[in-house]
Amino acid sequence: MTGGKVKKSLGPYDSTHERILETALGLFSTKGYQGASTREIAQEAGVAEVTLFRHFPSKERLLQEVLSRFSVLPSLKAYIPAALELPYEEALTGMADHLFDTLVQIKDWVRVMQAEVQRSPEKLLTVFHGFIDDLFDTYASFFRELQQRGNLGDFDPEYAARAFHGIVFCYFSIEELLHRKQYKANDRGEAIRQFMRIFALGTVSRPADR
Amino acid sequence: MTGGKVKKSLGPYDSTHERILETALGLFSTKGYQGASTREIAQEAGVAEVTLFRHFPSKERLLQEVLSRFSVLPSLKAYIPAALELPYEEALTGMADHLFDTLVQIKDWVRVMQAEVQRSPEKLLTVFHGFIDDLFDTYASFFRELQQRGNLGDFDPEYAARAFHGIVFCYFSIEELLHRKQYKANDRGEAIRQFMRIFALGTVSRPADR
DNA sequence: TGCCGGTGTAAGTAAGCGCTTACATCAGTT
DNA sequence: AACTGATGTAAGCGCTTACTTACACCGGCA
Repeated sequence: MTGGKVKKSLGPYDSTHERILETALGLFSTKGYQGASTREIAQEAGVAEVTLFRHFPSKERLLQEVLSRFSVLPSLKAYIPAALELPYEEALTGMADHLFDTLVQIKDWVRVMQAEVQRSPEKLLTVFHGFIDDLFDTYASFFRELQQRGNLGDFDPEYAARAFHGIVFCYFSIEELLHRKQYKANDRGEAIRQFMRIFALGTVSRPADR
Repeated sequence: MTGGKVKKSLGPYDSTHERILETALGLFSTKGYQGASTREIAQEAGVAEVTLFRHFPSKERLLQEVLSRFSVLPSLKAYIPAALELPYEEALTGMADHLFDTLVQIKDWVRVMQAEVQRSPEKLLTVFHGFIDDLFDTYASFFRELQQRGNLGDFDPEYAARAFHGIVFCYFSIEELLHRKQYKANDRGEAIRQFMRIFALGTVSRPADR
């Protein structure tokens, strides 16, 4: 009835190690780093607390490993080539939808990462903002390419990328992180369409730009 | 050397009660609710911990009072009439600057409020999102008025208000809450201008709208 | 002077926390 | 059967935390 009872892992996603990481992510997200005790994490992961410390030398190291687990840029970048072949407004809407969906998938991670950047900026500043830079560059490259094709107006692609990201991220943050969708229903598809229509009109090429 | 030593308050902003609140706000913002101990708050406020508990029945009640201390909507609303009399893009830039400056002033409060809405949504959901609704309504009323004057295109003012807010808030969040301005310098005035130029082009009236 | 309101020091309580140690069990492999 | 790796139970340590209690001091006012 004790020890060794857990079946051998069926693969990397079912291992004790992974299970602890997933559980920790959820609890760090819901209760904050300090609000989630190692005791509780272990219990919810279905392991003994001593097992948790066999896998991770400290709670802080557990957090670090939780934070280094996602890599969403490839998926976001991979979407750009397809978007370049769509009508402009449709491309924007598709990119915004894709970004929003991606953010929803890693919602817990976003929450924990933001909390930690604010709690311990010295440790995460470079990593986090390096990631943000890559994200902005990704979207800026999309705008730059369409500008070279003569499809868009005359604006700095980086600012456009930041504005695009800002609209979508803030919408995600309010609806999903700050629980607005529990307060008042909202048509996400319609919202994205409306936002992107305004954004498209603000960035599309018009005669005076040529 | 003990007790009674503190001079009588010079006004509401210098009282022990207020000093504790201000200190708590700063520490809750920097270290989080749980990371800021009542011991530390009392020490930084220059009072004995027992004094803190004489003023506030519990740490939780201290937090609640901290969170109920700001009222920025009047200031934001008061800016709208003046904006209505400016050229459109200039009005947007002014409004964005004003919103950004206001957010910077209450940066600690924003940080603590967001953390708490995520930690205990059931307690703050209605208050917080009621505030967000008012904010969106305020900006939507600006767009609605200009639409009636025939200055703006055909779009739902609420979505425009949300997009406007999203751009500015996300910029503030990344630069100020997530410490990006310590990672990489950024011309705030230029950024706001560029964002608002895109936004203005996306919302201004054009012949096809008439 | 005495009273009152406000505040301080010192000590303490009960609970919680991250982490450790000792001993034990189980499954798989040789 | 023996060994190994992974994990469990139980108990514990030292420290921290929110909060409390007892006693004391001070300034202002009547």
